[in-house]
Amino acid sequence: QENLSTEELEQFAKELKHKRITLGFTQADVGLALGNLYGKMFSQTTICRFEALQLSFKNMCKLKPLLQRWLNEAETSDNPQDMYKIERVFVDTRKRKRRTSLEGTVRSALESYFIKCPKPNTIDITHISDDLGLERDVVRVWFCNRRQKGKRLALPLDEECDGQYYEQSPPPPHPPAMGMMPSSMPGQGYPVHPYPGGPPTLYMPQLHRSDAFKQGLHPGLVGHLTG
DNA sequence: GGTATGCAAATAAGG
DNA sequence: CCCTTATTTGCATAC
Repeated sequence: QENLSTEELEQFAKELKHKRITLGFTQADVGLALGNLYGKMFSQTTICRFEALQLSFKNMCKLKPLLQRWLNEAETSDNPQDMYKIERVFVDTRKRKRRTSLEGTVRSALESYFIKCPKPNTIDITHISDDLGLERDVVRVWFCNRRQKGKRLALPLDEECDGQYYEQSPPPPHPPAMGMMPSSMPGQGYPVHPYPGGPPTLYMPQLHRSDAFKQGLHPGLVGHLTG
């Protein structure tokens, strides 16, 4: 549900964490439980971020119903402890593909291929995946993400010189630099809090821009090294 | 041993 | 099916 207020989310996250701990569950337990209960498993990381309100507003709204349901289940169950923990051993419902961890050597190999050809066609990809012993799709996606990263690195040429946070940069060239903290951004980010002097306890950057800054600036340094 | 986090896979949605 | 752009997740590993 999109129509949830930030306050509601804040409160629910807090409630979830409290009850979760009271009931003796870890963040990982909750993630697994969601899996063998509703078919969609989540990692400890995601649960952690949900509790800390570090997901996008939209994402929070999407996940809340699931967690809400889990919470109800857990609260009404007689002895949730054993039940859920046993269940998770047998069932591994995961909707999302397991995240692949590429070895440093494989990464540099891919990097080499990328330099030679940033946009390999189907045939090339098959060859590459075959050569590196990776799934075709893993290679294809790697190139997609690599290209995406390349673009992020190419933009930040101005700004950020004055140290301070980006004020409101009038998108110069082409890139879509959206407003930062301004009023409501019908899309992502939290609908700016109306709180008078409330606790900015929660947050949620979600800005490709700043994200690119933090993540994209370094890769070049390790570029061709073994990684 | 749980819980945060950095970097970046995997996905969603429009072509 | 594949690409792109925007986002959602999660390995790994530092607290």
